[in-house]
Amino acid sequence: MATAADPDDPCAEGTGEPDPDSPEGRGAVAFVLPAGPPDTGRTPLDRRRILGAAIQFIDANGLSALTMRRLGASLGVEAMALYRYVPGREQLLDGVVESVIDELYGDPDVHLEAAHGWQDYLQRLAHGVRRIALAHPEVFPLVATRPPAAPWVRPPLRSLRWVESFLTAMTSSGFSEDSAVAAYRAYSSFLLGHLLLEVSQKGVPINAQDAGESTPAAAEADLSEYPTVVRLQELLSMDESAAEFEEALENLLGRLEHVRREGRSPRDPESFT
Amino acid sequence: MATAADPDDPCAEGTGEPDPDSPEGRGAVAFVLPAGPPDTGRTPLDRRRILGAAIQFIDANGLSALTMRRLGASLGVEAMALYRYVPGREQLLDGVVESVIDELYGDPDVHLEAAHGWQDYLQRLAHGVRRIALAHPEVFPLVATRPPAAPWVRPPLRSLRWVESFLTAMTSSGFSEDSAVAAYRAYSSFLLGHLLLEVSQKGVPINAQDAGESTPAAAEADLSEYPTVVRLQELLSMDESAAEFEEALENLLGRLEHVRREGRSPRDPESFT
DNA sequence: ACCAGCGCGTTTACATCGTAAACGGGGTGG
DNA sequence: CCACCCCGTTTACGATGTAAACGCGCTGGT
Repeated sequence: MATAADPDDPCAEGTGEPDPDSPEGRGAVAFVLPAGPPDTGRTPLDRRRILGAAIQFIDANGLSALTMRRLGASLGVEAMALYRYVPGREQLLDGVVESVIDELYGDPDVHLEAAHGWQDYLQRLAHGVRRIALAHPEVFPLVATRPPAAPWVRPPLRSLRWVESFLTAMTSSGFSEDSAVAAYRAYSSFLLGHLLLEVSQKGVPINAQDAGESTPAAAEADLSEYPTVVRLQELLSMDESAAEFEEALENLLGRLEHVRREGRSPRDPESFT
Repeated sequence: MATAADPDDPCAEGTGEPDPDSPEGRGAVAFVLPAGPPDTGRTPLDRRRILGAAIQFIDANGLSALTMRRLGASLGVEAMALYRYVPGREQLLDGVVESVIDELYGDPDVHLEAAHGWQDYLQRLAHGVRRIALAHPEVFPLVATRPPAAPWVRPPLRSLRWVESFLTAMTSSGFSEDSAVAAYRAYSSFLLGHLLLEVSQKGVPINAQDAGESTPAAAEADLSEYPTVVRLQELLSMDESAAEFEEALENLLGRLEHVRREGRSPRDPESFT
């Protein structure tokens, strides 16, 4: 299964299996109405509509293009109208993050309870989050950037409801409270970390095509300093993220099973205090 | 004030050992001259000085406070003067990221070659990067956010020199080319991911002190929906990031050793005792 | 000694941004 | 019928990124 060397097509999109979490891979969930410019325009504007429009807008035009005026325009309204429902731009972005995370609730493949065991629960949750990250690559970095709702939760996943769900799922599946918290940390660290990285490399021009012919040879010359990078260029430029995600996730689950049985960290001679 | 349930100090800073990578933990490396407001002012302004000032400024005032005018002022110069050395704000931030990553070269504890084995190499590199991340928590998120210099490297660590160093270190330590690339992915994914998360929870008000007394009881009421979170509040609010980092790093190294021996993906139900 | 040129920082100017404040208008309850 | 108020608009202001023109002081050729 692990692709050996793929002589032609250095920019192949993986091993051949379509990514099950990619937006094209599913019918629903990532509904993209193409952001009708002036909107039908009679629905009377409320907070959810604004947040939804903001997400659409960011997905379509990038985070940096989102301004209050433009967002207003995309809703057929002046910028200042938004301020009746949102205190300001910063809080609007907070709301966007919250909304995106809350999309999970609508995902039928993700459960709030560990009905089929905690491994199934974590697996579904991970893929659900990954699906959302891939559907909103420009929004997702905000999740890590923005300060959390409950500051004292470390690390701060923004939705307390999910934290609660996670912790009850784990403690009711044989994890001690210590272990559940440790698992929460390891899991969310892995998940957000991996996805942040995966998402940050989307939207990058895969092939050097079209990127602009400024410094066409300069880049080559610069690369001559790094022979190994050049030699492994083909391997390095493959996108194996789906397989890597799966692999790392399964490894993590194995680690957590160990934590569950031992009660605490799988390495240390002494734990703490 | 807000946290009524406060038995002692639930926001304690860990187990007692000082974090070896924290800025206070070392003498050098994170030299912080306190940003003398108008600067001594005779050095004639060049790109490196601008980038350095930008990093200082962000560390001191936060990323969002960095404007061209203010950065100019911190160098005793008008904003437009900067444009002679930097094409614009965006590229200035790119330069900041590059500079921060390049700080690694000045760290005596981090080596470019795996003279004492690849595990030592990776360990030193990881802690070096962590030190930098903790020294510049406001800068570090930019590393993940900004598009990379060599787009086709996945995931894109910004410095090709470090990618080169990594790959040669690994291939010369018994990793096949495939394995080295896989290791590069797993390692950088873990490292950037973990540090991004760790850094994002710094700068968050640890204790609800001073955060503003809006919604003092509202937060409590909201929390009542999440009994498990409340019950585990103490555990959740501990900062174990140093220990967790160490643990996760060691686990990764173990995984990589497995990769090295097997040649490729570490399929492990229960690998080690 | 001159002066042309140019490297480098300043000044001026403008479009755009977030947002405070006042405004208006249409629906609703007395 | 009128007073109110919900909700979107208008106007206005200071700050931002940056283009363009300006000017000062040093330098090298004659």
